[in-house]
Amino acid sequence: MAEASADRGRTTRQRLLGAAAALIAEVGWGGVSTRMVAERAGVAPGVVHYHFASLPDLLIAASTGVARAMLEELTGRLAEQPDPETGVEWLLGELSRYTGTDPASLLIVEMYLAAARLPDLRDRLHEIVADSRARVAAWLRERGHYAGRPGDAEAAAAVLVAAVDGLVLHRGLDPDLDLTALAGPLRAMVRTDGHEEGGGT
Amino acid sequence: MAEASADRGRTTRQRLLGAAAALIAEVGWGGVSTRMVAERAGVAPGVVHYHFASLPDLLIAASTGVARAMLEELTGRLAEQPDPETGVEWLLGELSRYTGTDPASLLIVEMYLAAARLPDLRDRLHEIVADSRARVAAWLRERGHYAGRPGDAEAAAAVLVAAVDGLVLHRGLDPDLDLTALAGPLRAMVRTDGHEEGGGT
DNA sequence: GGCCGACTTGGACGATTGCCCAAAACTATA
DNA sequence: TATAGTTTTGGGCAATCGTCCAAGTCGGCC
Repeated sequence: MAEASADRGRTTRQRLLGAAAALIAEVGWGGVSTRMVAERAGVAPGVVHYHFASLPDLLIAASTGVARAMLEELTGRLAEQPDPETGVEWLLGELSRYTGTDPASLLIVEMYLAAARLPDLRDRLHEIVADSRARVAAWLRERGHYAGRPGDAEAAAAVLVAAVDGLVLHRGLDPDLDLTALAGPLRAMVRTDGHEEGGGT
Repeated sequence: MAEASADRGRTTRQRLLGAAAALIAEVGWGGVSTRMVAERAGVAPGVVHYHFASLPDLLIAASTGVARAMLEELTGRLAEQPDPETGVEWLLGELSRYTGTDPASLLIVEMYLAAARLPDLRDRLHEIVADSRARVAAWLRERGHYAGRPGDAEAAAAVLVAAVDGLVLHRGLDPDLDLTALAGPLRAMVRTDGHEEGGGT
């Protein structure tokens, strides 16, 4: 069989995915053209539509791949933290590496935006976000003391993940925003003593 | 003078701004074309470049106008809340009106995204966000009991505003996300008793 | 009535777009 | 070497884009 041909095709596909992810961050989701991707990947313009049905198809595959890897690494290392309060502190430090204008941040933001208009992408991104929310909630339940009110762990995880995305967003507007200075309120949020009764729904 | 002509021009300009804001939400920042705006506003295609130097110029003016009005109304009514904890609860209720896929939400998200690539827009949006952050912080200082640690009020405001944006973002992915269920953690964050010492920097 | 400035019209320009396809190139098998 | 299967090439297509501009309309002022 043409095994070597298939191999060659697979690496080309990977190069296209990599080039697409980089370009989404550089020029924006709507600014990426098939010719750009092909040139960046070092292949002929037509090759894009051989490996992918359409340009949105390529962009969705490229962005979700990167996003899933990023979020899994972040939540994985967060789950290693001994308790919620130091975990939050660690998270802010980790987040400080993203200026809001670096490729990784931009790719994520672009994806959120495009998801509003591409049902396919929306579903995939929703799955990724729900995944990390569940991981964070599980970690909070395990390392915190939410035994009595598991719903609070879910809620705290939802707010935490949303705050992370929001902070990355705001960091893009204001690179001088000092994330580590925000530890106080976040620690207060995940602290397990001093919860009032009957708070939730 | 041609006073009536100037009046006619002003209303045309307003119609263009309104049409542009609506279209940004409908088809996305990058999806808006001058011809679309002109048609929606009921004028000839060329009129856009008579009233605005370029298409980005028009989009920036349209989006910042709407965003400033929205945020000023929201923070203004938040500042009327008697204390932080009920204020947070009220805020979540208010936020529930935004599904994440409604025009207002989409416009905001589109703006954040475009801001990453348009320095002009980025500066204006930064100003708007910094404004609302300052308003929230002032309200927290006034109605909460942050007298001893004013930095915590700023930090809580920053996290709160970021969480709001993040939640709107996440709501676009998951319309079933129940915002009112998240009151617990947010109340814990803005509560003024039980702060540990030396938390911050 | 004639003049003048502000505003509006609708088409033209060159550039770029996503997608397509016939032909060429390459590799493993017969 | 011939064949079959896969991948790559590079140009072509119709459509859309932002921007511009010469001509036209409109209202108040002399």
